[in-house]
Amino acid sequence: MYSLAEENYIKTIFHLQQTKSGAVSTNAIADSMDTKASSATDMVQKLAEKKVLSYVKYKGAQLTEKGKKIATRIVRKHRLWEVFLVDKLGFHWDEVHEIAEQLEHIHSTELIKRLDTFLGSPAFDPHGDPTPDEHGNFIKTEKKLLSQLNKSQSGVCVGVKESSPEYLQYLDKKKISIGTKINVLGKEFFDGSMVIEVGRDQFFVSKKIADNLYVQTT
Amino acid sequence: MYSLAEENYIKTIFHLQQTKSGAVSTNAIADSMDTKASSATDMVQKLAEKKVLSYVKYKGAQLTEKGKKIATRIVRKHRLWEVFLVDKLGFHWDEVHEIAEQLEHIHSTELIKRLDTFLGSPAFDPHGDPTPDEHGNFIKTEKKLLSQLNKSQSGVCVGVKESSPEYLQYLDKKKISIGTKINVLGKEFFDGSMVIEVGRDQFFVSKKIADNLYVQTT
DNA sequence: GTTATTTTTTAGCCTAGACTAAAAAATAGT
DNA sequence: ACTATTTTTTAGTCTAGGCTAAAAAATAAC
Repeated sequence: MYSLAEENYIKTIFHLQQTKSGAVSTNAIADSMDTKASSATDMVQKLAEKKVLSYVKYKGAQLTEKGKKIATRIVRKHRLWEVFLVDKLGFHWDEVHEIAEQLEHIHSTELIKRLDTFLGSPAFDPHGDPTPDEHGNFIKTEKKLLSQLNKSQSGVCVGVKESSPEYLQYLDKKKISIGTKINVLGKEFFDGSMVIEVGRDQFFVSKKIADNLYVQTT
Repeated sequence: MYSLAEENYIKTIFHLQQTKSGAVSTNAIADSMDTKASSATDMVQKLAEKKVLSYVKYKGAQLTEKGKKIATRIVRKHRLWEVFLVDKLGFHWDEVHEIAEQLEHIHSTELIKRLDTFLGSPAFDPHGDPTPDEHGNFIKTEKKLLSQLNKSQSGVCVGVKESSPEYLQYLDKKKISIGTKINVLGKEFFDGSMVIEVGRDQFFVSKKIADNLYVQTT
């Protein structure tokens, strides 16, 4: 069993090595966890002894298979709880992260198995991130920003990048939510603005709006 | 905000002062928490400084109103989560305590408000213990053992005392669960056995069985 | 009412996990 | 290639929350 602190380090390292490939530095870990580099070094050395990650001094850390398994289990729990909070308790997608951050550390495999069934084994969390299955396998998704699509391409909304209340309200008004299909009818290269189709409606979106919406392409 | 350790002490003291009136000794706390008396003394002194309880050296601790409020909030969370685990996830009542022990420490008033609504504001947990409302008020219940009832009295099943799988299976077979009304048709004083009525069925129960079933009388 | 026993507290130590400041390695600038 | 700068680690300190062993108070036994 791993402590709360250990689990949080493992999870953070996992997320960091998703974005940048190669070993992650103790500084990067410390930054993203709001602690000091010296603390990160201590913990990384401890986790290396437990074979959760490999660590080369001054080079950085990399999760082992064992470490990745632990990490994906935590991520799975986090995302399932987020689905629960949104689908069952009616929270808004931008309110659930902090609570899920606590719930992800509840230990019980039986609980998470049943929760998954109860929620209908959701493939995505409310932010459009895929939920790992019980073996830690992710559905590989081609997640892009809406602004990266070109004319006559289409995608399914899977999440937002920056989620200010104003932005989410805008999306609500335009009836865009997780699962909504969006067709790009036109794109203006001068300012990156677009004309898109959502359901039966067609309307204009600025680059700023298109830059903050994630879509999944097929 | 209180730490995990602090919350557990507060909860334990609360439960101890439910059973025995007066101040609870550091030894009693230590016993029921599986720690040493010296640790309990330390924590009790710390909590006294925080005005969560009053403490007189060599006499014991007693929760203040502030402390009781904290305690009932934790108990409320514990019992609501137990209802969730049983009603929504299909756990058996004897499997949920340990998981609820973890879930009770999740911090979010909004979460617990929504969970309560989602569960239909249950008045009792799966063991028949009343759930405090958001102000910490308990429904006062006259909880007795079935064996304490006399002929022609009746009660509603609210929980079990010792919950072995065999016993729970027996209750399942006899269609007795939380909320089931039980009428005592006859009682044999020689061995404490009874004839009871459950729904349309009438049958015999031994004292051993009647000794392990809690009923609420009105 | 003094002594023996039990209960409770104090004093001192330990570990996890954070921190600061200083040292050491790696990288950049010329 | 040799400094200067940045990054990373080490060394030492701190706090929370445990522990053990010894001291002190309360209770029980005569």
